[in-house]
Amino acid sequence: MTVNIDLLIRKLQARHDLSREEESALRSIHWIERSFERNQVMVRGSDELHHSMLLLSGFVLRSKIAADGSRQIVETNVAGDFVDLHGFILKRLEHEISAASPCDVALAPHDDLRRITNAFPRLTRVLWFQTLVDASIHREWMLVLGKKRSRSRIAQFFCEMQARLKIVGLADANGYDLPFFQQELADITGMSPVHLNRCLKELRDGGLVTYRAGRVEIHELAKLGRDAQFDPAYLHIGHHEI
Amino acid sequence: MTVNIDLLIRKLQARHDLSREEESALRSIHWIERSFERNQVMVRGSDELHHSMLLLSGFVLRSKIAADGSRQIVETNVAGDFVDLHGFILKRLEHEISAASPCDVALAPHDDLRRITNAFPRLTRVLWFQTLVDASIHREWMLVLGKKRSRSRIAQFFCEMQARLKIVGLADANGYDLPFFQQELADITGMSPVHLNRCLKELRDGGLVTYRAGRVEIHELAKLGRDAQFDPAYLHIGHHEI
DNA sequence: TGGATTGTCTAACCTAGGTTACCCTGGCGG
DNA sequence: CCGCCAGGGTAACCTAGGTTAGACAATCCA
Repeated sequence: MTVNIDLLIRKLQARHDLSREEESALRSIHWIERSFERNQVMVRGSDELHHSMLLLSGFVLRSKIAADGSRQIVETNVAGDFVDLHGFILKRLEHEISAASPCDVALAPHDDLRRITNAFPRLTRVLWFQTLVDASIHREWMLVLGKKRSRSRIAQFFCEMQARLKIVGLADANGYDLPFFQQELADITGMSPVHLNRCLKELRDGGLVTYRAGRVEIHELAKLGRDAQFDPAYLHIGHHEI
Repeated sequence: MTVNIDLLIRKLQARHDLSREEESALRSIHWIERSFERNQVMVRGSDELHHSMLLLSGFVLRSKIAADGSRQIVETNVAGDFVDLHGFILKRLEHEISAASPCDVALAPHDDLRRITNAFPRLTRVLWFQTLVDASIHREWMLVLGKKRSRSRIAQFFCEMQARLKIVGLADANGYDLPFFQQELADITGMSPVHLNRCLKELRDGGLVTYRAGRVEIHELAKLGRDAQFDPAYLHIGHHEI
């Protein structure tokens, strides 16, 4: 039985109009399916990589650890994300990837990726684009972490997740499932769990959003966006000639 | 007279062993030379791009502006950097590029880049690699901005610049020229100019590093690195099979 | 049924770093 | 030669958010 990578194809198609050949090139990859449990480390930073991981379902966290042991989560990935595609080129990450929920992934051997990037330059650029959207998200979060207030930071995270999950049909304007502990939200937004909790309360009392039992209930998406000063341009959603 | 892109070739060679064909492909680009004065905006975030910019000399800053007008500098580029190579793929940045000193650049038309990425898949991966190092630097700075203390943040910046400038022969263990205002250092490290000044004083009084008149004098590189908890792995310096 | 464990929530206290306000210095133009 | 102005430096004060400590609620065994 073959691995179902329709989610990836759909996501790429939404932006770039893949040709029939490009699509079948992606399908020709010898995808290997694997599952992980919550909290399992999927890739250690020091590992040399021979596969890249397409996330089929679940949530993964990519995090860096400072010398004093504190953790900064540098990106959260959702179903449809090609989590460590950059590992195909870099070979070694300098961060760790772990499962924030039970996850199904499809592994693409780098040999296959090398084969198709040798044969399909335009498809190569499509894949390259994916990694650059990640970089764009990183830049936005440098702004968020460097300049925004704590409450705006979580508001921003909730907005970003809403936008990204909507693309793959896992969110609507009212909310979405997000199985994160408050400790994890704190490590995403660069603050202490105590203060994160304070901010969640403020957002809840303000009638913007409620986070409870692994679910984000959005009461006022527009207000939430204003609170975060959220501008989704950095996600580069929508059609893009390549 | 042709534009001198030896700096780029040397920098890429150091990591990836370009073939003769790949090197001449890069030289076949119709490079356009341009100069900018200090503070000139080189690329606005909203511009549609048709060229990417190789920095031949000088320093450039890439920055994002928050809704309240505050600025976060998301990367500083030095001579030899292919500043907005990601613009070749993304077509539109979501940040601004400006000259932090008088700058000479060489512009690569995207048509040429498309031509050589169509013909040289391995060279494509080499260019892709460059953009992924940027992403890796972004991730490190998410950790720095999210988790590190103010003094470590500047210490980290001085360490990173030392490492990056050394590659292109613009720094040694004792220091380097860096023509930034304190306001700019503050916007890089996500702090107020006043507090930045306090931290510079601490580093100076501690005998680690002195910043004065556009010059970084490093007194104790090892101590500085320890203060920053600096680990240059994220710069991916050194040879890399691709 | 009842302890143990894990996560959420809150209060009290404290500090890193922001803000405001001001002085000092050096370079530059008139 | 003098006044102006931009940038560097400091002091005094204030606040966002960190830290510590502990209560509470739900779940999971034994």
